[in-house]
Amino acid sequence: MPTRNQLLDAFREMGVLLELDGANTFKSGAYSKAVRILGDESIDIGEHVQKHSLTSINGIGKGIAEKIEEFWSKGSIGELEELRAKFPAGLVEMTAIPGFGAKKARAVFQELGVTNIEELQRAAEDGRLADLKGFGKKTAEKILDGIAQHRRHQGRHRIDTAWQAARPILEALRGHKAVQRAETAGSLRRWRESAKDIDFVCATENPKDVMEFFAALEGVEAVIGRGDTKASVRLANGINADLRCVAPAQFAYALAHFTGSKEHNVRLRQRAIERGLKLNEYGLFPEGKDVPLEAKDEAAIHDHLGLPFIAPELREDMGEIEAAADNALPNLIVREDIVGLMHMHTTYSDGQPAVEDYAAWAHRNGIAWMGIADHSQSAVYAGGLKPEAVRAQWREIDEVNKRWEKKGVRLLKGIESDILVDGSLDYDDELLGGFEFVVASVHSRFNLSEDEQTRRVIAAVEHPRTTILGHMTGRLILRRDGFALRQKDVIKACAAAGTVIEINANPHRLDLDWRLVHYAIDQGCLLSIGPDAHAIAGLDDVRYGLGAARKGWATKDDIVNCWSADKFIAYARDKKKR
DNA sequence: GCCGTTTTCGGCCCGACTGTTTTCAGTCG
Repeated sequence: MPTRNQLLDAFREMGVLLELDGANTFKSGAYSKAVRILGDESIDIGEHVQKHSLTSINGIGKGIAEKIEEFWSKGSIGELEELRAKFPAGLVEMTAIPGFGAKKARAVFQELGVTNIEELQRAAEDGRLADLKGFGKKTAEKILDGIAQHRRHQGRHRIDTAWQAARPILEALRGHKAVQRAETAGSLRRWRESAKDIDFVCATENPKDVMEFFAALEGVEAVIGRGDTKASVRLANGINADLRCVAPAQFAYALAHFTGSKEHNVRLRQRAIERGLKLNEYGLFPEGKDVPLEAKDEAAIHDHLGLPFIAPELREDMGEIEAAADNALPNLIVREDIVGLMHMHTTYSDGQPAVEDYAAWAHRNGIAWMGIADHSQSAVYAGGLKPEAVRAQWREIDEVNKRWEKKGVRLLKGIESDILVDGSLDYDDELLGGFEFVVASVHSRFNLSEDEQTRRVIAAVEHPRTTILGHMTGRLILRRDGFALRQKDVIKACAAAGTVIEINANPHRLDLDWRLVHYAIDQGCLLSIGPDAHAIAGLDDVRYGLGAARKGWATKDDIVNCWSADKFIAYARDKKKR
């Protein structure tokens, strides 16, 4: 049985190959669109195939439905095979080079016989490329640069990497005297798990000065392009950053435009058209007029379109516009709703902080309770706790609590128990019963079959002592895919057992994926935002987990971090009795 | 390829920038 990801890969390739083939852009675009639609894990492709109901999905028509069914039954697509025969595989990869699209790939293939990135590099170096019609010396240089960058980073950056690069630049821009307002936009502002580049939007009457200032900032390695209102630079850490300057009156429009997503913007523009308006990054224009409607902020733009404010995290065209139109947007969780954190490691296993360090941090940051969760005994590589170490840590937590309870801070006795290969937990029930909560996580045997892994994880979440399922898939962003697992089955099992699902806030993980957060909530699951901290600095990762929760439409009612310690402990305790 | 209470054909969001041209194609977001 083919997997969703295999189908999406095939469709991605179809989209590029159709472009190479010179097909109607709307045809190739239809495949890219299908990739996005079918990436939604709440769509059960197998079931739709069985019921021949794929065309009931908006955006999937007869043609693509047939391709899906073909792929599902045969594991391949005839038209894809034909296209592959026409164009070497290396051409598809080439289109991932920045500034190098399908048209150029087709040209170098047909005119120079170039079939992969290595040959492209040689052609650019020895001058053949620059002699090609429509190409030139600068194009060749840009392509070489693009190839190097593609190799270095494969084009994407984790959100934390991007944020760390963005923050000082944003502060510098805000400090410039000609800048009235400055914000980050793009996938960073939408709190995606990774970003292709960093987008900034500035309100200024003097774009020229700001552009020059931006291009000369510390950390800028090269200026890729600079016009009157837009500049692109490459930062020293290999991330590209774009700055767009607009007049103050246009700022909200520009911010909304560059925040995206592209798909969300398309939908908003369509909505504008339906209302006799034209929407672009400069404004919302009544038909035939060139003076835009006034909008001091994004909420005003949405209001002009008959919608309540749609938070940036939601702007993925995943139902937010429909919900907004029905006045049914969720009241998203905010940082201030969070009163407790759980899943952090201490010196007892592989963490750097001492137990008490967490109490002190909580006090400084207005957090009422912190759930310690070190590794369990099977995690030998991480210094997992033997039963006697567990009891020693309990005694220490009791002592620390005596010192801090008057200051309104409480530490909870928890554990991150390995899920063993048969789905059991890592201590006997008696010891497990002494914890105030248990996070159960897979740390080994990633290569089980999907069936075995799913059975294993479901057995763990059904264990009466399991409070939280930790980092569900074991994925590492931009580095390692999650292990094979039927996540929706696991989510349903969690809902049935009352097991909380962690949104692991570590930016390397962000697991549960935000795309499934919404699904889990619909299934009736509770969620936790777990920093999985191994150092005090790791507690700041909560911001990324919060972003994922908000992207998944979570409210404070869905997230146990918003509960009091007593409520959380009672929930974990009562679950044991079920 | 998708879609449809004006439509089963003919649209499909819109603009900036670059490099190559000398009016535009390609790429990107």
